[in-house]
Order: sequence, then structure tokens, then C-alpha cells
Amino acid sequence: MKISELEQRTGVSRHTLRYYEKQGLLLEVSRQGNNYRDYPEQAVKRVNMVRQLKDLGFSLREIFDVLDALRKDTMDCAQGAVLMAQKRAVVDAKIAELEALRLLLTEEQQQLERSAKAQDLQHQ
Amino acid sequence: MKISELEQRTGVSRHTLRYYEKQGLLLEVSRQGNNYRDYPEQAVKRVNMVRQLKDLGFSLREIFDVLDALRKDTMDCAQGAVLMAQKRAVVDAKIAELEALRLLLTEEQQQLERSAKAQDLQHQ
DNA sequence: CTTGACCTTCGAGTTCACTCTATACCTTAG
DNA sequence: CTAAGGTATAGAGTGAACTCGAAGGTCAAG
Repeated sequence: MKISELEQRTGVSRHTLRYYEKQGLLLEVSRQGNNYRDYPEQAVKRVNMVRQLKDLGFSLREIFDVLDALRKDTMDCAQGAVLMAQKRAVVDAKIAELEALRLLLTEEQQQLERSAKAQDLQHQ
Repeated sequence: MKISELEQRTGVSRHTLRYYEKQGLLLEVSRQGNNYRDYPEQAVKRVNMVRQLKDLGFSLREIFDVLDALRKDTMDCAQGAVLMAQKRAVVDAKIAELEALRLLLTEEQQQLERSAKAQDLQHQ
């Protein structure tokens, strides 16, 4: 798959794809005879995973660490498991934080709705 | 409360606090006779909320919009409630995404642990 | 009345994650 | 053969969010 197709299928610009590659996030890229990049099918998934982790607040460096651990799964399993557990802890903490915030936002919202109603009544 | 106390209690540097103020995220700041900032108790909560929202991936501009809506609660409650509901939807989506990711990471981790054990056995 | 620890503003510098531009090579349709 | 359009690299530019430092005002202790 050429870069434009990967761009199309992931919604990530070719500039950004090359940038990710430079940052070590996309290593499984071979070249055709003409030096064009040739991505395997798997690259779509990989790019999507990078995007997902990024949206969750991980830096590209942290994502690199995760992918690096996953890639070396035949070599350094115990270490990989530890890293994975650490990431999971971070994710767990984020979930807890988000749930607290959701509560807070719900409260604020209810308060605003009550105020809105009170105002409506005044106007009548 | 002076800036150093707020810095202490929120873990946000004085530089960043002043920066947030410039961005309109900390409007309830009065001045003492000597021109020192004098924060109300409430500022701690406000700063923490900014941080929390930021960690969840909101830009400072978006956070400004939320706080702006909250501040105008006597004026524009219905709109504020809508905004709040929108933010809550985003938060809900993030929670779902995180939970999916947690599952994925758990699976990866278990696989790695199994591999590690298999390797250990081979070595014996 | 000086010393040290605060505080002020302003503006420059940094890091991250892109985003774009320039220059040049490759490929395919007409 | 040429023109359009895809691809390559290198490097500059951008915007967000800090982060720092200089130059100077304030204050309480000794």
C-alpha cells in the first residue's frame, strides 16, 4: 500500500505519517524499487492505535515505548508485561478521574437547568 | 491567598498561573494595595478543574468556553447546560474508549506473561 | 537600612506535534 | 514526449502551552 492509500484509510496526512515513521512509530515500512514506501495491511491498525493512544493523552514518546514493548514480545516478555501493567494503571487512573469529572459536570448541568427554569418562570 | 500559596496548593507553577490568567481562565483575581495578586479560596478548585479538563484533552480555549458558560450562569443558563451536556458526552466517550483500551492492554499483558513463563520453563 | 524572600511585568526561549515548502525524481495518460 | 500528479528528502514555519530570566518594586526580620 502506498502512502496516499494509508493517508486515505486512516485520515492521517502523509506528512504526519512520515513524521510518525521518523519518530519510530511505524517501523514495518518497506520500499518498492522506486523508493516509494510500501505499507503492509497491518499499518492501518498500527496508525489507528497510535491515534487512539495519542487522543488519550499519551505523548508520542510514551506510545513509542508501548509499541516497542509489544514488538519485542518474543525477546523480553516479562519487561513487556510490566510496562503493560504500568500503562494499564495509568488508564485506570484516567477512568477514575473522568468518572469524577462526569459527576461534577452533571451537577453543574443540573444546577444550570434549575436556574434556567427559575428564570423562565420569572419571565411568565 | 498569594500566588505562592496557590502554586503550593495546586502544584501549578506561578508562571503557568499567570499564563492561565492571561488566557482568561482565572478571572476572579483581585489585587492587594501592593499590586500583588490576591486569590480567593475558590481559585484552588478552579485551577484544579482547569488541570483536570486539560488532562482530558481539552484545549485551554475549550476550557475557557466551559468556564465562561459557568460564569454567566445567571445570564445564559440554558446555553450553559447544553455546553455542559456536550462536554459530558465527550467525557463519556473517552471513558468508553479507555475501557476498551484497558481490555486490550490486559490481553496483551496476559499474553506476555504466558510467553515469559514458557521461556522460563525452556531455560530449566 | 540592608538582606533575602517575596511579588510585578515583559519578552524571549523551549518542546511537542505537526504542517508546509522547495526541489527533484517517478509514473502514467494522451 | 510531455504534462499532470504522485512520491522522496530536508528543512523551515506554526500554534499551543508552557518555562525561564531580567529588571525592578515590596515587605518583614535583624
